[in-house]
This record gives sequence, structure tokens and C-alpha cells, in this order.
Amino acid sequence: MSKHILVAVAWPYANAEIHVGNITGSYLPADIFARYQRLKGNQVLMVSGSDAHGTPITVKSDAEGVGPEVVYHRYHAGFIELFQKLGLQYDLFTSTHTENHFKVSQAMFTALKQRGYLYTEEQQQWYSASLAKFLPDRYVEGTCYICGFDGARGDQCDNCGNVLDSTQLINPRAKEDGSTPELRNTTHYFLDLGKMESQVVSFLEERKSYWRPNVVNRSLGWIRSEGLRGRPITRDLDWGIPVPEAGWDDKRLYVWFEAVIGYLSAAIEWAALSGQPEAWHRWWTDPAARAYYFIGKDNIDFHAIMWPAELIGVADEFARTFEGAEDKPLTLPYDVPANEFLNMENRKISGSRNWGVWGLDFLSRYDADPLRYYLTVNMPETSDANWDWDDFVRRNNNELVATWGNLANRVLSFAAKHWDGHVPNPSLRAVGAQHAAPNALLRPQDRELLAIVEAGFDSVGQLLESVKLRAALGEAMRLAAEVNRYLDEQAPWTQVKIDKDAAAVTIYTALRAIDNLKLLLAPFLPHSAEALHSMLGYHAPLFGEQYTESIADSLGEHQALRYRAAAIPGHWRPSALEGGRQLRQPGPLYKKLEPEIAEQERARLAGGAA
RNA sequence: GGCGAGGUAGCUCAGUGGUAGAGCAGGGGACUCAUAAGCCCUUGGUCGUGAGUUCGAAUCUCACCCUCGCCA
Repeated sequence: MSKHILVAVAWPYANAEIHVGNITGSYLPADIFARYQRLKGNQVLMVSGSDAHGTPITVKSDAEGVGPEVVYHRYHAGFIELFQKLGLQYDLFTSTHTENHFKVSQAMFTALKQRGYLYTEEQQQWYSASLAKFLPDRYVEGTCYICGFDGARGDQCDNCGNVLDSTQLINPRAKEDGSTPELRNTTHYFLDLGKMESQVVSFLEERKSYWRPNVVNRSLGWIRSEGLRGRPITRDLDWGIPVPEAGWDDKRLYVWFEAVIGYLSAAIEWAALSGQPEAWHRWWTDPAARAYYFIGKDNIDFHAIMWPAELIGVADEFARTFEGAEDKPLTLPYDVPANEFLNMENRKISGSRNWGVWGLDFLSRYDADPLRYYLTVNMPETSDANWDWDDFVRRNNNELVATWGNLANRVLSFAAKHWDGHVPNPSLRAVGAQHAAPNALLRPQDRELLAIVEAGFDSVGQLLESVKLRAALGEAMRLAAEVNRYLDEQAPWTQVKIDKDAAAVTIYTALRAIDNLKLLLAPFLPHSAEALHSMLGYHAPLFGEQYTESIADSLGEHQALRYRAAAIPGHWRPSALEGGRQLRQPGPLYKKLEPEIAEQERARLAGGAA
């Protein structure tokens, strides 16, 4: 029975390029999981978008002398280009700077207020008289009250690394014009997290048995040791979502509060774009639907605590506020399989030090599937992992090319050479047995191999189901090795000389095994799986296609990445490859890499870091 | 300093009470369809340190050391 699965993917912040650590942290695992669920025949909705608001973007745009939307559009366009090239099949990759997201976020705010989970409180904030505005923490500099460093930012000291209370800065000055700010009172809305603590704890306890230990223990530990406290959800800013209250014109919703609402608003936008505006309810208000959130560990608090708290808070009030109708409460996360970090050549990835491998730069020299392979076998699912260029080359050459790419190529080439590019037909062996099922014409060793490989639909599927992607890929690769062993035992290159019918059964069996492996590996290696699918003589693709669309609204225009499902999609079930089928011209699925590139790439890193 | 995660073969990692595992790397061998790829055999670890519980511990308890992250 078909299930509704929401694949919620971290929203990249639109002020930096995406690197391999970001990709393996959340975007890639989400796509692998979503592709598997699609092959299973489930109703997948995979959504995300650019996080367009917040002070890091305005700081950058101020420095460039342009508007914040210019900065956001530039990075947003880069994200979409990268995701297309990587084959990340978002049903919708949009942005938080859309009229729809504004409305949904404001409805969440109003619903929370209605339910009594918001309160106001006065805070002290630096105010610049000469600029006539409040200064966000990042807009104030001064002397660090911990280490004495003179260039500390209001939110953090770059010298000692401590997170600062900006109001304690010594000799504060406005970054923009150097003026001396004064502390003034300002009123903000707070989300009353303390009021929801027991419900959030219950939410976590109920999921403890199957969540990753680092995600659930860390969240529970944090709540137990500190307790949940109210947290401001508005700021004195002009870039962002207006607070839907009279007299609050010069304030905006805090990004941490509104960005996560994107998971809901993107589903609503997707439904509207798809011409079935009610469709989002199937993923958001049907208790049977499951929501998976793919994020990096730096985002755990927001997805395991804050966002569930927002959802628990609004409950069924969102439907009344947003569409004036009664509906069930919004669905809470089923799982938050957060990944740890990826280091680069044993050092932390750093954008400012240019120590990292950036997605688009990588794809200008290498293909997407080798990247997806390496990032999956090395995925930081349980602890931090490390990107090592020598290891990348080794794994590409000795695993992806040697075990799998070569297997497909050797079998297809053999069929092309000896059976004129057709799948050998085992029924030729049995006179008059044309009505027999294909398996009836197979020898015990052939049936045994197919049974082993076909068991992968369960074993690999189970691992994918529980989001153990590294293990799932390893299991699929182990099955590929089984087929290599089978070939060596049967030695069709010898059979073909003495008993061509025997060779035909062997190659038929091997082709069917490869057809199965193609599916088992498709979530991980979609580009080469499609290529192989075509070489095996299929016409319809396994997956649908990505496309971009420009959407205009009252805030301007935003580009969106979308997905059109395949008319006749692939299915997560054993191959029924028939004998006699016409194959296409085979060719290598992957390229071997020269060992020297590791040294070259490291030099590129070091050069950039100097 | 508190909390969380991790510390297992050269490398990347699996393994939550019962004689230490996988892949890759290293060594040897038989084959040749294939991107000199594949297959078979094989070297290699006092499972961070110390103590305890147990007939028996990588696995449970305690202390300590190291790495990463969050918080202070």
C-alpha cells in the first residue's frame, strides 16, 4: 500500500556556496532516500529552498553595496544549478522570500499567539541615533569582554571564539558608520518553549527507540540540563517577514523561527503549482504520513526541539488560521536522521579559509555519480568522516569502476560480441518449452545467483528504510561482487567455445542480475543507472525529470527547481528481463581516475588556503 | 567546566556478554569476457588506558586520556 512520505531537506543559507560537507550532510541522503521511496511506489514529497533572510545576508549585501535580494538570488541560482547537476530531485526547491512563505509563516505566528504560546518582553538592544535604527548584533563591533580583543562582533568574538552577549561589549561602535550606539529597550515576541517542554520531551521519548543516539540523546540531555526557555521570534530588522501585528512595522520574524516553516510552506506552494491546492494536506495533516528531516548536526536543536515545538504549539489551529477550516493537527517529524560533519583532508572545512571542495567546482572536473558514491560510502552517519583525495581516487577506481562498472561492461560486451547485441534466450535450450517461465529454464547455480541478488530488494531496502545509507550501498556492492564470482565460476568465455547454450544461460542470468543491481544501486547512482537501463534496452527512464520554473508574486520573481514524475517509472522489484531483447551499444559507466589528481587537488586546496 | 557523540587491522568503518569482522591497501596464485578490471588464497589488531562485575567483556560498571560538537 502506497504511503505518503515527506522528505524535508535542510534549507541552504543563501550567502555561501555549497561544499561536499553540506552535500553529504543532508542534500544527498535526502535524495537517496526519496529515490528509494519513489521506486517503492510511495508518494514522495521532497521539499526545500533557499533560506533568504537574516543578517549574514544583509551584512554581505551592505558590503557589496547592493540589496539583500541580489545576494540571495545569486546563491539561489547556484544552488539550483548544483542540484540539477547532482540529480537531487526536489519536488520543489523554492525560497523563503515568497509571498506564500510570508503568508504561511504569519499564519503560524498568529495561530501560536491564538493558542497562547507567544508573549512579549522588553530587551535591551544597541540603537544608533545617527542611523536611526536598532543594530543587529552582527552590526556592532567592540572590545571583547572575555579576551580583550578589539575587533569582536556583537554576536561572537573571532579571536577567542566565544559567543557574546552584545550588550556587554566594551566600546561598542556601529559597523556601518562607526558611531557609538546606545542601549535602548525594544519589545519582542517570544515563543513560550517552557510551556511546551513536557510535550517536546514526550515527542522525543516516543521516538527514542529508532532515532540516531546522537540526535535524541543530545536533545533530551539539553532539555534536561537547561530546560526550555522562551526564545525571541522577532527582531529589529527590515529584511525578512513582517510581523502580522499593527505597530510592528519596523520588526521582522526571526529567521530561526520562519525558515523551518518552509517545510510546510513549500508543500503548500508545491500543491498550488501542481494545480491541486489541497494536496499538501496528504503529507501534513494525515497522521499516517511520515516526515523525515535530513539535516546536518548543527541543525539538530532546531529540528528536534524548536520546530516540533512550533508544530505542537499550533496543533490544529493552523488550519483555522490559514484557511478558515477545521483539520487535524500538523504532523510531527517521524525521524530526524541528522548527519555529523565531513572534514577535508583531516581539517575542518572552512569557507573563509577556502579549505574545502565546492560542489559546482568539483562537477566542472568530475561526474556526479562518483561524488555520490564516495560521499555515501563515507557518509558521516555515526561520527565525523573525512574526505581524502587519495581515498576518493582509490574508491572510484577499485570499487565503483572495478566491482560494478566493469561488471556491467564485461557482461554487456560479451552479449554484444556473441549474441549480436541481444539478450541470449535460454528457451533455446529446451525444445518446445516456449511457454515455460524463464526460471524453469535455469540451472540450479543460475537460480541460486538470482535468489542471492534478488534478496537485495529486502536487505538493501531494509537498510534504506532505516536510513542506514552507507550500509545499504555496501550491501548492494557486495551483491555485485557475487555476480563477478558467479561469472568466474561459470567462465562463459570458455563455455562459449564448447557449449554455447550453456554460455547463453550464464549470460542471460548475469544480465538479469545486472538489471536487478541497476535498481538496487539507482537511489545512490542515478545517472549511471539510467545509462545502464538504456543499454539494457529499456525505453522509459527509471526516474522522472527535473526542470526549473520562474514564479512571479507580489515580492518579485523566484526561480524554483521542480520534478516531473516519470510516466512509467522503475519499480523496486526483481527484474523480469526477457530473452531475445535488443540491447544498445554498451560502454563504460564510469571513468578511471589518474592517481596524480589527488596531489593536484590537494595543491589546489593548499594554494587556496595560503 | 557541564552535556552529547566517537576512540576496533596501514586507511574507512561494522560488530551492545560466548573462541575478534568487512571493504580498500600489502603479499601469493590460477584465469582472460572486461576500464591490466574480475576470481581464489593470504599477512595484519593485547578492540584508547587502568580497575571492577561475570564461568566468560570490544560489548556491562567506575576512573582516567584523546578527538569532535553543543552549552557555560
